[in-house]
Parts: sequence; C-alpha cells; structure tokens
Amino acid sequence: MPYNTEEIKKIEAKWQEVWQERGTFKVDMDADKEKYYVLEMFPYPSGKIHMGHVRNYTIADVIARFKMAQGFSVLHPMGYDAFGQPAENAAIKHDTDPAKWTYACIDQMRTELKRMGFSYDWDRELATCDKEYYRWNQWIFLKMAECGLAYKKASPVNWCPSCETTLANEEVIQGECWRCKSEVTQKDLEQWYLKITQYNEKLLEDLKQLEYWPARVIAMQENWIGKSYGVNIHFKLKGEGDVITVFTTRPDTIFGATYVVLAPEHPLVEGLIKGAENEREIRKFIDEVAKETRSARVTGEAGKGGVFTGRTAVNPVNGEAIPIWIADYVLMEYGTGAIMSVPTHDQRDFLFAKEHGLPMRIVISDPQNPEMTVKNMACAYEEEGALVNSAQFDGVNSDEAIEAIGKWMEQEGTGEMTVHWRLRDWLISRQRYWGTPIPFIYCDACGTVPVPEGQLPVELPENIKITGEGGSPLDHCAEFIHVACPKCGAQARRETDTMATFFDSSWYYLRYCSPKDGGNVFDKAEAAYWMTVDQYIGGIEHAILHLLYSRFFTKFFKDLGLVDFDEPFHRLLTQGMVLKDGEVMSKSKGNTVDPDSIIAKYGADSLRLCILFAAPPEDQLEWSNGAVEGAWKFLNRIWNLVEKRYKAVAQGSDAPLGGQDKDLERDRNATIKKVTEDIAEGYKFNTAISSMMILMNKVDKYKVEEGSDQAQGVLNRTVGSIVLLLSPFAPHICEELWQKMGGQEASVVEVPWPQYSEEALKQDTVQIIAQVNGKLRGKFDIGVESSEEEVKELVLADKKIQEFVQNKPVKKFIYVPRRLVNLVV
RNA sequence: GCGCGGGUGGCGAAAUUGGUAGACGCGCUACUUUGAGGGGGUAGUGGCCGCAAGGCCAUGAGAGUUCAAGUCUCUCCCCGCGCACCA
Repeated sequence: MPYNTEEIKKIEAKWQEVWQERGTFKVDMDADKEKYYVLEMFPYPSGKIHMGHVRNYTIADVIARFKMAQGFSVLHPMGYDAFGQPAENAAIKHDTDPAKWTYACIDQMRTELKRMGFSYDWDRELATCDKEYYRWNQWIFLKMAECGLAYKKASPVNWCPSCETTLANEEVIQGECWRCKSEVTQKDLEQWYLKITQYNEKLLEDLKQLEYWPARVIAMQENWIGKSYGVNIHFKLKGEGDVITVFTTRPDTIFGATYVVLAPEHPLVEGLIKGAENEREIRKFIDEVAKETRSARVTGEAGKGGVFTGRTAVNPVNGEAIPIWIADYVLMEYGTGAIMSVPTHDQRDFLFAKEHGLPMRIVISDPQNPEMTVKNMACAYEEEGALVNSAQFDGVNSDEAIEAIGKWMEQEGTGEMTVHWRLRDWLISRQRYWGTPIPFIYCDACGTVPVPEGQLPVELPENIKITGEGGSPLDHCAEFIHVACPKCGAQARRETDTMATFFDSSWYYLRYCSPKDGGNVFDKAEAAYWMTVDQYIGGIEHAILHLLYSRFFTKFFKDLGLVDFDEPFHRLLTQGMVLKDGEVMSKSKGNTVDPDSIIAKYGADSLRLCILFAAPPEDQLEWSNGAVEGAWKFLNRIWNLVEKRYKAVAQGSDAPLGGQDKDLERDRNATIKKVTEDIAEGYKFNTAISSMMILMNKVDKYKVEEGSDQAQGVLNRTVGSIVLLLSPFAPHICEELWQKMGGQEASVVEVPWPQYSEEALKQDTVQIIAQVNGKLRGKFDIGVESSEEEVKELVLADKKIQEFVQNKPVKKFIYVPRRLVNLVV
C-alpha cells in the first residue's frame, strides 16, 4: 500500500476519529501530574483557516504533543473570538443574521482545524458571542464599574467614519483605523472608558518579570506606556491671574526658554486671543489646523506653522517676559498641551524659532565646541554639557541640573516634579451591534444604573436588521431599549453601545480552565491549577493591543482576589509571517495558498512537516510548493521503510553490538538526544527534523543480512524511535505506523518519549582536524583516549603535514582535545 | 531620530557558542530503473585555477583582537519591523 493521496486521506480521517472517540486530548485537573498550558491566540471565525493559522497552531501542537509524551497534563484548548464587525458586514452583504453567519463560520472552521489533526480538548471549545461567555464580560464590566475602573466621560474621541464607531488609542495605527485603514477623525462624545492607567506603574514594572517574552514586544509595550519624568512649570500671564503650565523633561534648559507655545486646542487660547490685534488671522490659523488630519499634522516636516498671540508670559526663574505663540507642532493630547520653547537645545524649537525670527539663548555649552554661538549653530545642541547663562546653576552639568533645578523649582513654588504617562484610558464603547451589550441602564430619576448581577446576561436581541446605516442597530430596537429602572421601576433606557471585542479576548485564557462553570467567571481552583499559560503563541500584531489588555485584566483579577499571579503568559512566542513571493500572504494581495488544497493532495502531516522544516518559528517563512513535496517524500520514505523493512523478529540477544550495528545504535541515541533538546531548548523544529532525516539516510545504508535477528532488531528499534520522535510533527502517519509495528497503545501520545543512553553515545574513535597556521591541512581518526603527546606524534609524522611544516620549527602546538590541533610554524 | 531584529550558495536554511563554513532540504546536472509520464536509485552541485591530486578565494564593506573569527571589538553600508513634532 503506497503512501498516496487516497491512503493519506484514509489514515488521517481514521486517526482524527479515533482521537475524537477516545477523547485522547481531554484533560482534567490532576494534582499528581505536572501541568502544562499551551495556548495559541484564538482565531476570528472567518470560516476558512489560512496559512498563518496553520503555522501558529502547528507550532503549538508540536509543543503540546511533546509535553504529553513527556507525561505532563497538557491543557490545549481552542475557541473563537467571535464578536466583531466582519459578521455585521457579512450580514449586510448576504442579507443574513450576524449570529447565523458567525456560527456557520465556526462550524466550518472547526472542521478545518480538525482536518489538521491538532490535539485540542474540544470539550473546552468556546465562542465569545455565546451568551454564556459574554454574560461574564458583563459581570467583569460591572465589577470594574464598582471599583471605579469602568466609567463614562465626555471627551474628544477617535472616530472611524467608515466603521461608524469610536476607537481606542491602541486601535489607531498611524492615524488610521486598524481594521479598515480609513483616516480616523476626532469627535466629542460621551463614552465608556476602562481605567487602564490605574495600572500604568504595574504594567510597566511587571514587564521585568517577562523574561521569556521577545525583547521586541517588551520594548513596544514600554514605548506605549511611555513613562517620562519631568517638571510642570508655571508661567504667569503678564498682568493677570491666569497661568500656563508647561511640561518638560528638560528643566535644565529653563533659563534658555525664549517663548511659550500653546496647542491650538488649548483651553486658554480663547481668552488670550479675544480682542487681539490680529485676532482674525489667529482664528484663521486655528481653523486651518483643525481641518488638518492628525497624520498630516504629525508628519508635517514642511515647516512649523504658528502665530503670535500678542501676549507675553513670565518665565518664573528669571522674571523675563516672553512671547506666547500658538503652533500646530504642539499637541493637546501630550503633556499639558503647552511647551516652553528652548530653540538652542531642542531641534523642533530651533526650526520654529528660525522660521519666525524668535530669540535664542545658549544655556548649555558643548564641551566639543566651545566656540558655539547662537549665530553659528546649524542645529540645536541636544547633548549634555555645563550650564551657562543660568544664574546660580552656571557650571553645573546638565544631567545633574535636571534634578537640581526640578527640586529648586519645587521649593520656590514655580513648578513641581512630575511623571508623565503616554498610556491613556481605554475607550471601550462601540456603536455596533455584534458585541457584548454594556450592562447599564439610564433612568431619568436615578441616573446611570448598573444592571443587577441577577439579571445578567443582557442579551443581544436576535433577528435584527443590519443595514449599515443610521448608527447602531440597537438604537432602533425598541424592545431592547425600553426597560424598567432596576432601582425605581420607572420607564428607563438601556445603554445601546457594545463593548470593544478586545474586552472578550482579554480573559478567555482563564475561561478555558473551567469553560462550563455556570456560576463563576472562572473556577478559582481550576485557574490556580492551570494558570499561568506556560506557552502562548501568536502574531506580533498583538504586541500591544491584546497583550497589554490581557495583562491589565489579570492585574484586576488579582486585586479582586480571583487569581494570585501578576502576569498571565509566562512564555510568549511570536511566530513569523507566511510569505508568498516575498510578500505577506493576504486576501487583499490575492497571493494566498489555501491550506485545504495542500491537505487534499499531500495530507495534513506533510503540510505540518513542511511548515516546521522550512524556517525557525520566529522567522518569516517563504511558502514553496516544492517544500511540501519534500516533506511528503520524507514521510513516504518512512512509510516504505516500515512496509518493506520492518519485520517482527525474536528479540536479539543482549550481546554487545559491534560494527555497523553499534554505529546505528549510537546514531539512534544521538538523534533522540538532538531532537529532544531541539524541541525543548528553543523550539528548533527545523533542525530537529533535519536530524531525523539524517538518521533516515543512515538507515537506508544499513544492511540487514537475511536471518540476522540482531541486525533486524537494531533496525526495528531505530525505526520505532523515528516514528515516536516524528509523532508530534506528523501525528497521523506515526499513529498508523506505530500500530502497524504492533504498538498496543491506543495512541502514540501514551507512549513515553524515547530516552537515550549516554553509554550508547560513547565513541571509540573521533576525527580531529589538523591545521598548520590556522589552515586545514588534514584529518585524523584518533582513539578517544589518545593523549596530547600521541596526537602530536601522529600528526607530525604525517607526510602532508610535513610538506606544510617544511622543517620550520613548530613555535606553538595547540591542542583542543577531540577536536583539533593547530601547528604554528 | 529612537528601539528591536537581520545581512551566509540559484533558493529555504545549518554551524557543537571562538575550532572542518554551507549540515538537512528544495532546485539543478549526469547516469540509471520504467513501455512512457510520475516516482525510485547512484553520483555531482559556493567561486576561481587544474585532466587530476590539489591549491587559492569566500559568511554586507573595512579595520582590530586571537594559534584560530560567520561567531568577539570598533567604524561604515544595506534590509525588515515597531514607535515618533512625546516637549
């Protein structure tokens, strides 16, 4: 029977059914066993899986199966991040219901995942759009509200005109909507927020615990949280009580501040410009800036636009009156929306001052360039140096002056040292239908009232017509909106906004621990056993969004006393993207390869093997059809090996092995060692597979004489080891072969992982390299126990070596035991 | 500009952590098996010189440390990703 398309189909279907029926991957809390939790970022159920999914889940599956074979109690669940806009869009397009569409997609997705042979505990499957899931979203939201972490406020918000909804800061990528890439605009709205900023210090500090996360992800989160130390400095307006507060990280340059700049949106602007001589001109400028898109404004290298207000403010450290300007390069959302400008020591200020002819004063000297003057400087000097023109601080080095001046200003009452965070609270309201309803009710008498816990879940009404027009569909659903106030019973109104779907995915890993618990968000004991996630695997695109939010939720749960750890994901692996012809595979580029079409021809095992062999997990992977064929060929060779050369024989004697038998036995042990270490130490699946191929090549050359039980026994043992080592990578074929070879276990998963013996690895001889002056000149087989003297003698006696030595004296003889010698002549 | 990765054959990639550069695979070439196709087998496959034995060169560029450098140090170039008028 050849390992062809027909046979592959049969085998893979057969074992998928066996796993299903026997519940091979079902797992329960087992205090006697060490647990291991492998998790991949759950998919949005679009229906079809793509190569990115296949890669992500295959990596996870090898780890899960490897850990199972090592005797761990392995939790490996799968589910669906099922709320979200694509379902609404699909509903409009196909005139159906988002729920129907989503559940149909889930069914299809599940079938495709099963076809890949992943080792999931399907009993734990969950979908976030299930009311038994999202009721706990609502419960968490209410808990957050109780703690003051969920609150409503009116504020300028990011608005995506195409998705017709608000967006969190994290969802705005370079001024564009993360989902549809439309230009994001600003709107003033009253919206729900989650106070993630309450945890800013912990979110930053605990990054230090994440020693097994990629440095890149840590750096991205650090940047996003953006802690900076500085001073808030108060500039009084000349002649009035108003004060402009600026934030600066460089208080050491305060004596060089020659003007102050406000963002056009700054609240003090209106009062300042009223009645100004050039009021019209100023208003025109402000209007123009308002019309600019944020990205245009932020990348504005062209020149720094600004206008003078005609007013002045007083520099608190020297009493100097300096002009107040309004400019687009100052952003309202960062710091205080106002800056002190030090053109000599800040490049942006430098450009602005040059453009508008504003005064400059050097307050930090450049030790490399004592001749530096305002006139001859070509750009701002932003490095450190001794202070000048700075009264009592003259001569102090700038890095010391930062703290010294900050403290002095605090004493003088002219400013205070402060910490600024870039992280903003998380805008959670979405004006969309297909999400978790926010569990609040508006009553004219009682105000904003939480839905009582006993009334959860607030269910999404079904069979709603989605038109894509006129705002959220829930706004037009009378039976949803009208509700009695839980406090006074009067006619009241439900909140019609739903939660951003990142809420759903911020805690699903906890729900997997006890997915059917009807009375709790998750079972504390189960979570205590299974958490934290030992290995999390997913794409880098979630480096900030999902991973930051999940860390926030975990810290909140800890404060609630539901968990006792700070961080949810112990180890994180961000798998590389799958490319086709050098570009990321994507529907929009039209360069996708459908995993299903590959499975149909070569089977899931070949696809899995190919993807694992082609590149290390973190690297980009260039798809190639040739590589699948290569993987199939390798599996085919193993198949034929078992079919044609595996023969049940009387177990050979325990007599010591010699010659080729001993060599193969050593190679077998060496391969077990290599594969085990490659998987365990850094997931080097590509080299693990390559070492199995090498062993396979050796088996091909290994001759078994007719009737030689000894040699046949060694061969059998080697074939058995290959099948077991390969089983996490290509599970279906290995199950089948193991059974063919007489394995009695219900599944290879139950067979303990192969062990190697150090004794068998020992070699009698070893090849060493002989160099003359660092160049390779010969190779010698020497006994492992050979002494340095013996080796030296042997090498020096060699004709070829002598040719290169040419009777010159050997100045130095370097000997690295069992590796090389180097003669320096 | 700042941060994180990278740069090794025609291609995907290895390299025992300073010790034989290119394992393994894809592709290609020749021979072979088969009625043909597919598939299988054998040999070869970094560049240059050479019939060969062999020699020289070679890990983005240049310098340095060392008996020995893809690996360590410095300078520079290039590519990818992320962040960014962040005050």
